[in-house]
Amino acid sequence: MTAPAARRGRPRSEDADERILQAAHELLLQRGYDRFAMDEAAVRAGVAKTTLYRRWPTKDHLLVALVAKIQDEVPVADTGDVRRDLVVYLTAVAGGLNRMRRVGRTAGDDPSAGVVAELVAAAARHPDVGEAVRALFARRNTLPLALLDRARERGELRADSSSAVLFDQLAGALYYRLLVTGEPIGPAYVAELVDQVLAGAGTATPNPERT
Amino acid sequence: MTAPAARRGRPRSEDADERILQAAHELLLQRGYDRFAMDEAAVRAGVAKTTLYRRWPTKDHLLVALVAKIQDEVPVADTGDVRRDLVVYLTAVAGGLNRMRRVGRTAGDDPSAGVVAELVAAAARHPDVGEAVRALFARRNTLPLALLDRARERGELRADSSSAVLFDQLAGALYYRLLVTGEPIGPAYVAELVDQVLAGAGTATPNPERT
DNA sequence: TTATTTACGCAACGGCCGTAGCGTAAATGG
DNA sequence: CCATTTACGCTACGGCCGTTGCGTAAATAA
Repeated sequence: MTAPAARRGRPRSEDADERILQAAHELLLQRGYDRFAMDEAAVRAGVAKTTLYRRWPTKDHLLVALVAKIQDEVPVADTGDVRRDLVVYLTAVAGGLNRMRRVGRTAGDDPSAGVVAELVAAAARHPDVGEAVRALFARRNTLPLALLDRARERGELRADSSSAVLFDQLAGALYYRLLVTGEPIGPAYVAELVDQVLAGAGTATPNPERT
Repeated sequence: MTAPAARRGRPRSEDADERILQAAHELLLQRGYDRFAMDEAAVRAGVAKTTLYRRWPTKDHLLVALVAKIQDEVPVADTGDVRRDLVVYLTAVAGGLNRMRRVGRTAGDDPSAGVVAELVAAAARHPDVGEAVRALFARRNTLPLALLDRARERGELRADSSSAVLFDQLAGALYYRLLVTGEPIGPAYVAELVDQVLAGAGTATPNPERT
């Protein structure tokens, strides 16, 4: 698949690739997204700035590629109890998101703060970065979506419910709080969210034949 | 409340205030958030750039203040039927959000694209901008939240359900699609979302006494 | 070996953000 | 009227992004 291809001229230095991404990783953790400086990343990697721009056309492209590479897998349990599995999964996600926030009530900022928000903005700025971000999340959401499908096959979810919409309700609520309202996302909230999503908010008898 | 106060030195020019915001408004619509240039806004307003920075410490502050001022009210119907009212409200919201997207499949960009994403990023960059953005959305969400509360009083929603969580599910799903996954938000989606939120996804009998 | 192709490092640049210094304008207080 | 205070316009600057041009290095093709 990965054809070595043996192209014509001088090959890209894989050594430089690694050193750049390594330096960028450290710099992102230390400075955060917005104070990340391409010049400094180049200096730390021991490379000319133009070498960075030969690989990624903008800072946004570099950082999205970096995040896509270093994103940690969110574990998905599958105990056969949807409610339990969802709480475990969403708690893990919330933990990761909370770590991304600006915690520093004191002077100390969390340098990884705002990464998600900046990724979202970068996605809106450049169409191809948007593609990359969507692919990043699609990959990330594959397992939890499969979890929902299995639960439906087991009969734990209404047959006429949509896993995609269901996931939007759950993940959407978390990201809405993270990005927009800034309200806290604790274990109690996660439990309440899952309960309410599964049970529904309406009092009308669930109609098995929705139009 | 608004004390004229008659302070000591030369007063701020209200004329400049208006001209700046007017020019900034036009420039934002023409260029979009990221290509909005403070220098150009100053020139268009017929004002020195330093005059802008005396009023707002950064471009983010200016643009958040501008959006807070020009945001259009989302109408909230109240027909006595929650499902219907929610569909109407969320359809209006979705319409506004869709207008914010990058529509240009051709070369033409929607210049108002990405405004929400940039606001979210700006909120993550500056704590005080974060406050302003949260206030903006709190104000915007007041009416729909009241709508949910009234529906609960009418008995259309489970007494033990939380309006805040419910609203997170609805608005969160929309913003998640807008900002993260980029999936389309059409009338069919809105209807499906509202149905699923009201009816719930689980097959277990709704437990009136959730812990 | 030599020509060609592509990558690298280096230096300079224009654009935009945000800041600083300074002379001038417009208000209030004595 | 005069001193004080604050706003304004102007200029210049440093920092960062992204680009350009050019000489040099490392690969392949003939």
